[in-house]
Amino acid sequence: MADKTPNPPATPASSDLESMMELRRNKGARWAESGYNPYGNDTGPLTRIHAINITHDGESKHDSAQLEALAQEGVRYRVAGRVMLSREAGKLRFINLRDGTGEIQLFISKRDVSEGDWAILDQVDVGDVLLAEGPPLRTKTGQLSIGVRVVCPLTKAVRPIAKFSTVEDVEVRYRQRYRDLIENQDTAAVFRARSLIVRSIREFYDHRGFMEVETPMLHPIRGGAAAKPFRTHHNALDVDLFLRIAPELYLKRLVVGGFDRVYEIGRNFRNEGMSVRHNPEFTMVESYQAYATYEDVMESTKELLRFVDSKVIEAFPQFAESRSFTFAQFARKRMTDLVSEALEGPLQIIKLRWKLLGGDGDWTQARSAALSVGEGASPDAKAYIAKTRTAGELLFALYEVFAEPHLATRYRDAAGEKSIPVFVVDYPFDVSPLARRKDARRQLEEYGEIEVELCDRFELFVDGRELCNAFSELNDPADQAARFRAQVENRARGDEEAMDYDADYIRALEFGMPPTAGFGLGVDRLVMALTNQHSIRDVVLFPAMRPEAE
RNA sequence: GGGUCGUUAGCUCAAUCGGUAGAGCAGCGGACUUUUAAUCCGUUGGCCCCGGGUUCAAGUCCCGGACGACCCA
Repeated sequence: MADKTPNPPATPASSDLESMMELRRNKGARWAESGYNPYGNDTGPLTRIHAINITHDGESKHDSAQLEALAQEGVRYRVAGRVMLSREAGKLRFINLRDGTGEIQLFISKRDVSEGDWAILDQVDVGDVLLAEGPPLRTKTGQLSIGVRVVCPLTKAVRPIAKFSTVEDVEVRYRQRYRDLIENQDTAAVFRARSLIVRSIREFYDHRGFMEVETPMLHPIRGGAAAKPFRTHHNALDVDLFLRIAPELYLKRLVVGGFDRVYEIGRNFRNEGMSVRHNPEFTMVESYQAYATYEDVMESTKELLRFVDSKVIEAFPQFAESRSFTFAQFARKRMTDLVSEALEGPLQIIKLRWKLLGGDGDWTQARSAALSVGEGASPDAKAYIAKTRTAGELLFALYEVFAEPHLATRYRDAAGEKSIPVFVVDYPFDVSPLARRKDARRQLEEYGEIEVELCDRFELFVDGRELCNAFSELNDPADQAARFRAQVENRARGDEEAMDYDADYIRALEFGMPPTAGFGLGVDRLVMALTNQHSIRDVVLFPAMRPEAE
């Protein structure tokens, strides 16, 4: 009886993690003893599994004559991948093998393989990586399989993976993404879609004559956005540097240099709070097009989003389901109108104040009027409004507090089922230090007499989330220099997000930057929207986490 | 930063009023030449996140801490 046992357990039976790992190490050692390297390489040329599945896709499941003919001709597939499932039926073994492209069944009969190859199967665990070779065949039920003639281990997986259940603990999924990707194919699909999204963005710009460039991530000064930076130090130069918060100012230098359609896809770093919408490092695409305005960019933004979305839906139709927004139509709203609508009548009072008091006036009364209507505003929101110092800042604060949170519920498609993206246009100049001032005559025509100076800028909100920011660029060096000085003053007053004075950028503008429209898009947020993920951590492969406790 | 919730076997989760910590799956041994999360027989496995306290007795109650999630800012 004891002699009959071909493979006594390598250790006493137990299934705590340490014992399971020890057992698996011993299985690997047994392979080594019989001449199979548990960490071998040298697979030789392989066929990707997806290609095999495609090749035999159209064949009848119940007539295997074609496959037998192929096998007769000597067609052999050699595949390598991870064991996802293994079933035994006497002298037969069925293994589901997965590579980076797909999954296929290995059909292994004791009759078809060498004694040595058959023996190693006793030490195969789910998670191991195998190499197998043989002709295609269909099983009795029509399942496409590889009729294995040669099989050999490639990599022993010492840690067990969950076979049928999947890791749900989000902390494990974020920290051990490798495991999440093995066990959760839904997770893998999100990141495959992300890759496709980035590729599609490139395709879009490449086909429109844009040139992809890479500008520095190590910046000597802060600029291009309102954000707190990370600091670092270059030893050889002995200079302190910032990780970039935006590539904007470098890209516009390139427009000055004659690269009049450029874009960059890359990481930016902001040393701020983390949330479902914020990761300290995130990916943006920024593009700059000379001889275009923000109106042109608004049109191309629609085209870009529809193009990328169509690519995603084509490859991953599952992401079209349960979408809460649509790209079928877009709304366009002026910021002043959004505030008017949100606050209704009383805004007229505020407008009057602006008109009467002038740019350097005392805004107390305007603010009071606004605060008295904003019953629902939180104390912090009220403090934010009360802190504003100019008409433009006040308008922007009112917009952020009273209008922006309701964009997704207020702007819907005809059936009222899905939210539609909203272009919020014409931001106050005060909160847009790099954007072009709206031409005075045009503002007068469009807005009448108001004290807020507007600029040619829009932001796009998709399902209530800020996705894009774009404007006609400020290219007047004297005006830009004044804006930088104002930023420096803001910093002196304690605004940690203010920019530094960028003298070299002013010098660049002094050489003349053609009229240019700039555009920025948060790639992570786009991926969230297109793949229906609610947290940025679900679209970033390795989201920032506190170091793991010992 | 504030509030709420969570952490139990490899995975997913139970555990009543404070009274010996359980199930399914996985794993391990055995049978089986067409399985599809195969089936059948047998079976192992626990730092109950960490530290302190209350108690005859703590997974459970109290205090502190770690990590995470969500909401708010």
